[in-house]
Amino acid sequence: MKPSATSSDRDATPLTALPSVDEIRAAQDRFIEFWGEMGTRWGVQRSVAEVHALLFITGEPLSAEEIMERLSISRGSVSTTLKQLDEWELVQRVRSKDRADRREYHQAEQDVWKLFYTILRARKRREFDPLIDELGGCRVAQKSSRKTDRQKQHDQKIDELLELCRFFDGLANTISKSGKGIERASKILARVLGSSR
Amino acid sequence: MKPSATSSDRDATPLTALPSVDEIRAAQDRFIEFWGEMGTRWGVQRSVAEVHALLFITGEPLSAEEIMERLSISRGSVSTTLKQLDEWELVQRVRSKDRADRREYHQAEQDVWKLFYTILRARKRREFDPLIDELGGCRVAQKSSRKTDRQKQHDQKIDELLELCRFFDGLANTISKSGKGIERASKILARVLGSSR
DNA sequence: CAGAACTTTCAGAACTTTCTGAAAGTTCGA
DNA sequence: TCGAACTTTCAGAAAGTTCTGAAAGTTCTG
Repeated sequence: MKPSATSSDRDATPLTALPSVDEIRAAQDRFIEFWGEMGTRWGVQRSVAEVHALLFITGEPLSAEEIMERLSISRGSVSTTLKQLDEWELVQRVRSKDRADRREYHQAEQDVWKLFYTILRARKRREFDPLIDELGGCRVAQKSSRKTDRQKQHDQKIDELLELCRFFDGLANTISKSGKGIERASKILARVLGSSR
Repeated sequence: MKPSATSSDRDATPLTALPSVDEIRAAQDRFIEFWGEMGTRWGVQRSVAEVHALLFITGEPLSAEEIMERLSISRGSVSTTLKQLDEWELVQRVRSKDRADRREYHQAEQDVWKLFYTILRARKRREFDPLIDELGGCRVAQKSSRKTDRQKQHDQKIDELLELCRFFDGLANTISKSGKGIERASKILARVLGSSR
């Protein structure tokens, strides 16, 4: 919390110097650190998750400079990171109304459902879809061709795996098409499953 | 394929030297490499995934020595890797019927549903449950206490995130309790979702 | 209880990923 | 078209991860 003279009062909000500002900052820092840690477990780079956490939790559009200073990371990292978040559509670039200000400001998607769906979709593409695309190539031979018992056993295992993947793929598609309807659907599901045992 | 004089004919199966053996080996190798690659995307070490792939696709119990040679990895790696797979309950240690043979043999779970459930459960524990456990600590203050607007906004976002996590957690529990009923469950889900739009 | 037959551990080597910051690139107003 | 104000790139540094293999540990047999 250096008293650095950065341009940090773009908006007209009367920023009353509340004693609570530090409390919020501390809570934000806890969130940023935690989200960064979770990011590493979700296969996202720590710094990417941290930048996202900062933008999400403040809700405000921030410039690269501000992010750099707040998280103490390099200009280069901030740039790369924002590019990724932008591609993932978790962060949007917005321009200041002030035409003289040429910086880009970055604002995080605030709808938590959209956030989760975006993450889930990205993970499915990366971690699941290749199974369906490539597993077939791990068979010994065409379905119809003559095979020894061992070959049959091998191909059968690959096929079981493929079938399972296709099943989950269908399930995932059903869910992702449902949008928010999933909330209602899950209640029905719970009732149906609960009553049948 | 060095002609190393390892004891590799434990069972009484008449191992006829078919020309197809190489084809199977090649298919196994493709599978092992692919599974290893996918492993890295699923947050599993490449070598762990490779050992699992080998044990899964052969279906036979193999000794550490055999795994070492087949995959060209060190004794140490094989040991660590098997320990992990054992903890995950994806591989079991079995002993040869031959009392004189003191090696441990390692055999992979063959039921693909169990395989996926095990992986899913492990990932949920690692990547999801911490959200529910720790997110609360990222709030500014107790629900009831007096707060400024900014504090309220912050806590509200954390709460939204928490609520969403709890929802998915419930859904995951519902599904995992359903066991193989999931297949039926997913059809119900699809019908319910499909009819509502 | 000795020694053979295995398995586990762990320090350091090899490799991979991520980060930094200076330099190059882009965009815009005058 | 110039130069100020930003953003992006990229080579090399730092950090992090995974692997190796020799040595230590364990368990069993005789």
